[in-house]
Amino acid sequence: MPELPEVETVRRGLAPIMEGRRLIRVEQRRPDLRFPFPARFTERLEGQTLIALGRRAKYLVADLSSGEALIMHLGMSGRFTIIEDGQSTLQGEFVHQAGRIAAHDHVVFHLEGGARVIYNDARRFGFMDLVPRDALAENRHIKGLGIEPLGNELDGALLASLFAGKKTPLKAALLDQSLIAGLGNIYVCEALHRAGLSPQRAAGKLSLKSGKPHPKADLLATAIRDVLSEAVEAGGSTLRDYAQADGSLGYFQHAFRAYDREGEACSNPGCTGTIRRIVQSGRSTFYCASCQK
DNA sequence: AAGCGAACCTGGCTGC
DNA sequence: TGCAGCCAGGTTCGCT
Repeated sequence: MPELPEVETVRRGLAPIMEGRRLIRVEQRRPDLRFPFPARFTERLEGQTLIALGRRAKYLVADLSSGEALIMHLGMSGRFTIIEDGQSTLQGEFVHQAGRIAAHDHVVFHLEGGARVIYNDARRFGFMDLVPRDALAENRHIKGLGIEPLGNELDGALLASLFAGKKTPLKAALLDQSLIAGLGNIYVCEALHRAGLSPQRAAGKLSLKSGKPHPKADLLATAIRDVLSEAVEAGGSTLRDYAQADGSLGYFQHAFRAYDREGEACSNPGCTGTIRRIVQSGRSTFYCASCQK
């Protein structure tokens, strides 16, 4: 599920519930997700105030009053559900539902004030870790991450230099979190479609022989920023409506122009092509061979 | 060393 | 209805 826009959507949903609140109790319902939980996980969280909930690439990072940072990654299927204070409603059904533990509910954060935040992850590709806040940058998951695609650095010249000399396809280079951190399978397909670039083109070809960026490099940088920020905006509006942080794709999937649209007409202006599905490094790529070169 | 494929794990959907 | 097979938004490991 979660690429950068979904993680940012989750962050925005959880922040008003969690920031400034104390963690009264934390339930850890199994010893591991993708990796083992850190030693004394619940003890190190309980009693701490969650000062701020931030994001780095696809990672949520919560600053705690203890000086530690809680790192959370949602893997493929991780999602958070917010259960508001049961006393805020008189409906018995709600109260009953609020007390239920569902399959794959792995962590429950009980917050000061009565709200609960539940982490559910069927496939358990997600994980959580605790590190001293001032050592966050050296954490093994955070250390190797590349630039934030919505930061100020990303432009055509930077893309060209990041990809210089690479024979790997653009698709794989854009998925490489050590270069640009936050893109996943969906938004890579979307950005390449918007930029009119083939996912199979060698990444190094974003530079001309002169060493200058290919004219389409700026198009690609713009497409990346646009598709991510549009998805973040769409997620934000859904959150306001539902007060949920489940990061579901319902809000943006109708705006996909290539992803999961095999056999449909290409939507790029003037193009009469059809979206195809191919497999690159074991993952589906959706693109239009007629306008993506 | 870059660049692949496999592995991790569960659930949902398709087709026989 | 049952069941096998394929697919899924991510990351890491191990082998060329």
